[in-house]
Amino acid sequence: MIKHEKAIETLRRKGHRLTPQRLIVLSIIAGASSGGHMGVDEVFQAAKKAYPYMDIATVYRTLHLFKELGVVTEVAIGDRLHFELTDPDGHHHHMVCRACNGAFNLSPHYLAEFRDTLNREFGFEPDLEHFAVSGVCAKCQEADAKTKEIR
Amino acid sequence: MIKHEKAIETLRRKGHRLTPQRLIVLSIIAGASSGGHMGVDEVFQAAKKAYPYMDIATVYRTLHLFKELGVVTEVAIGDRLHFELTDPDGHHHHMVCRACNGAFNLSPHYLAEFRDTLNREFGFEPDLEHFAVSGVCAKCQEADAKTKEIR
DNA sequence: TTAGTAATCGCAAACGGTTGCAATAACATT
DNA sequence: AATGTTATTGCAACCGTTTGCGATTACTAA
Repeated sequence: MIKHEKAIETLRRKGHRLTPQRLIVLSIIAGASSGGHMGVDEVFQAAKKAYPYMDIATVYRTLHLFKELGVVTEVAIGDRLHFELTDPDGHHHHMVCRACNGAFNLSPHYLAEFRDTLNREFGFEPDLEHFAVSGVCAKCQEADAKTKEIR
Repeated sequence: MIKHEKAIETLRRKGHRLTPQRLIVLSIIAGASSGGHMGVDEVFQAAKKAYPYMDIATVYRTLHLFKELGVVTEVAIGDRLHFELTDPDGHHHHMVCRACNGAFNLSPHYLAEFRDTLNREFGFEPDLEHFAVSGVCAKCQEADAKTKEIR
């Protein structure tokens, strides 16, 4: 897959070693389906199939390294960490539903004004690159309303 | 202190028991200095002085109960949990500096528009009641700029 | 191709935080 | 004041995640 190659070159260019563990983790998150993001344990289980000695600590360290290099993006979903390949068409943010744990993409444009205001009013520079807003999505709001009708 | 009494009545009214452990934790966060918020371990250490059998699990359970009752407000500071007495003059949010861990209050007004947009565009209802924005405060941005000059 | 080196690994212990459970104690009733 | 009920506690085990450390291995250069 082409996606890998850029990431692999980034690793090599910054002087990191190309270990089998790293290549396995990379190929797993590159192949993630459904929304693209995976839980750490999901990645770990898949990695163990490819390489039975794989350790959970290695998975964490690898994902953190990838995050530092900008290869993957960390998303907190229901207070567990999830990771996805960084969107090459620019960052997006997430709205995470606390009822169904669904994650929905949010264009940076919706946060730009908020950042500008904090900058202007307080001189505060917010970390909004990998920002996730917790809340309840439209579908779960409906479902919840129905549950209340029944009672 | 007067602050306590309202909280104590809330406890009693909702049918919770007034245990020494709860009263101790309450008095500790009510007496918090410097910004008002305290880390869990800070609370625990102070509580052990007043009552040596105090258990960390009890501190967590007590703080969560207080949070549920609206007596205290939870703030995530540098990915540790902190708590403060709920502001009686209405909620405020926090800007937390990742460099100095300082927390600055932020009026809800700055988030109102953001909430409206998410509602209107996506039907998404964000949890912004106890919202903390991570970032770098004005002072630390200056300090950081100076550090780079020196090198 | 081999040897030297430092990054990376697997393992185990530790972290902050949560949970199950039997023992305790706060409150209501008498 | 004595009793019964049940919320709450302390303890220990557990969760997801991080860290220290000695053993291993990817890379570099000869």
